[in-house]
Amino acid sequence: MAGITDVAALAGVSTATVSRALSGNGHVSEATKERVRAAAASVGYVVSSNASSLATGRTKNIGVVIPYLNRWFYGAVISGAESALMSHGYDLTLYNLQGGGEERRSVFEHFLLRKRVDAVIAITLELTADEVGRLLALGKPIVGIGGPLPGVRTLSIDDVGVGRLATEHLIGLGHTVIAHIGGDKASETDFHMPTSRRAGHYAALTDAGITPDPKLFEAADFTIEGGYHAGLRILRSLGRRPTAIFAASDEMAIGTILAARELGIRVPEDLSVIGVDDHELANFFGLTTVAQYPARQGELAVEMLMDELHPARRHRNELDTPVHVELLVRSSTARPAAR
Amino acid sequence: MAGITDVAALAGVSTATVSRALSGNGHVSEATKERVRAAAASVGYVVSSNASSLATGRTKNIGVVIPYLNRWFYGAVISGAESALMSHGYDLTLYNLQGGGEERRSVFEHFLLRKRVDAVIAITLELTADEVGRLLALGKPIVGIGGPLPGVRTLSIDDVGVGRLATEHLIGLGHTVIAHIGGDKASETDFHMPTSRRAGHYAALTDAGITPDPKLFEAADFTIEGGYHAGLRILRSLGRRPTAIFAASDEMAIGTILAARELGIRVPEDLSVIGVDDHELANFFGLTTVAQYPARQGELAVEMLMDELHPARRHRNELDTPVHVELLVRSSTARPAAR
DNA sequence: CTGAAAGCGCTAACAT
DNA sequence: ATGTTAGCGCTTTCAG
Repeated sequence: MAGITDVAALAGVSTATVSRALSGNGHVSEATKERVRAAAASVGYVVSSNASSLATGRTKNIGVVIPYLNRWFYGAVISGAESALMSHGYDLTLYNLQGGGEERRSVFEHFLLRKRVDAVIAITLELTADEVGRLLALGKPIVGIGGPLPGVRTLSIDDVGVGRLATEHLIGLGHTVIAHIGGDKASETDFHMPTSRRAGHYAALTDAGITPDPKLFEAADFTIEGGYHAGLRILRSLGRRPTAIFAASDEMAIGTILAARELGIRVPEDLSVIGVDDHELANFFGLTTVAQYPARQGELAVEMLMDELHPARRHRNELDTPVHVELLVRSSTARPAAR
Repeated sequence: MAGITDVAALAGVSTATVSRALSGNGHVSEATKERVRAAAASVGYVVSSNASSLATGRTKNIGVVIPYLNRWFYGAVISGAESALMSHGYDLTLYNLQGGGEERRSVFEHFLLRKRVDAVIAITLELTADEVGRLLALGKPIVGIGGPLPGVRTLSIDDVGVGRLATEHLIGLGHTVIAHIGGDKASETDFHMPTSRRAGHYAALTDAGITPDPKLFEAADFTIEGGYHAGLRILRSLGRRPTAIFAASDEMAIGTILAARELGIRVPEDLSVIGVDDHELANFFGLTTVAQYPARQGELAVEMLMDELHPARRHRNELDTPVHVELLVRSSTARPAAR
């Protein structure tokens, strides 16, 4: 339990010098700096983050708030954020809102306000003006992923663009009867992401002179199972069968591929399927997809926070930063079979 | 930024009384307690965890150290731990060792020692004696999941028993030619878990008078893709084809099912498949499995920690606590077809 | 470039 | 039951 005084005594300097030598703030001669380092190492000294935080008002810790933990997307974002934070010497404390209303209140009213974090990353969470206000009033920067959030710097992909991109790929291959599997109102928590992707899909169809057919839309959960059932409904329906399906997530797309296999429909010969995410399973299923890079999003969020926390670094101006997505063509999409 | 002195002034009492009233330590009359609460609420006072930690030596924060984040198991454990911790008023800070050696050292030498956590939960991490020693020397309890760890209270499933249970289920159905897909030496990080499951498998076979056949074992990654390729190798091999396969994880088992489907082998008519985990996809694939309950393991780990942190609670005595597993029979296993 | 000393905001004896 | 007060371990003016 060596403290700063032990190190000071050992190095024959004052605690103030130890503090400066180790933190790099203020000027210390190279010689004493070296002596201090050696002394610290020899007694295994590590600063107490509490004492340091109390004195400086900074915690070197940031809070990450998420709605679930068990979806691929969140794990990837957190993973990216975590390693970026660690490289800046920050810790990450996790607040999972899985529990619902009560838990959410408790997180915002107590946990985040205990002065334990310097800033907050909110992942696909529609914060209320009150929640944002409290944090900002305490001087804690926020960055949102999956925004936009009023008055908050956010990072988000262009979901309308994603819907367009996927659909245009299909149209470009020559498909004209294209179904869409997306989210329903229940899954609207995430900033209307499902609605936006659907809007992009319809826009692309319309631009290509194809009239969107409401019968070619199925709502589903954002899971393999959801995609499977929706896929079954679409592929079994008695109306005209689509030659291509745009699923709003890779998991749904994989479910759709499984449904097609079960019905003896070949992918991509009889049916093209495209998803969104570049999920860890996408490559295995040969799924063509619009990749978003969640780990990269986590890293970016951290960089934005560092900009706000260290005014020396220059700020970005835009409030909502668009995130790069990319069409990844694999083997689940192809030209429709000749009639 | 209301502090404890503001609340004290407002309530007309000393800061000591405010501290006692709000923390519940020491006796405060119900009347003043109420006045303090009101005063605190009116100015939006929340204790500074740093100041509090510095004074008490306790942080109300625990560190969770994991090797990866993007596997189903880890997400589930963390999720369970997180909500249990929150209900005890604790925060969770996450240390992901994904980066490898250097990152691991940095976590143990700096992050965990900054006096920011009261205790550590290590998930499927084989801590070195040195790592354990440092933590314990600082008075920080550790509990391991997926143990056992020398000198550390751990929680783990009986992997040999799991292998036995799965295999006995298959034998009980009448199978005699049973293949196994497990991990190879490379995946041995996790406490020889793959080896133990394989040992249980062989033990069950031997007990039933079946001679284990090394040709019926395939090593693979613990993923759907790994299981798929291993399944393909087994099912395509020219030797005698097994009527059942025990995969060491559900993801592998699912991969195996997909391989069987591709070869036109029906599950369970032509081939029974059993896994381990009760993964979120297990139900969708109708997979029979040996369920382990990771979220519950996370909660249990927290309870064990609370026992150590609050000596008032009574301790368990065992160092390695076995965790409950359960055979869940679904539709991927059945009696072998009559010959 | 280095030292002395005053806090940071709270808790826990010790009194009363 | 409540108040007084001495720290907890570090950082940061302010001097020198």
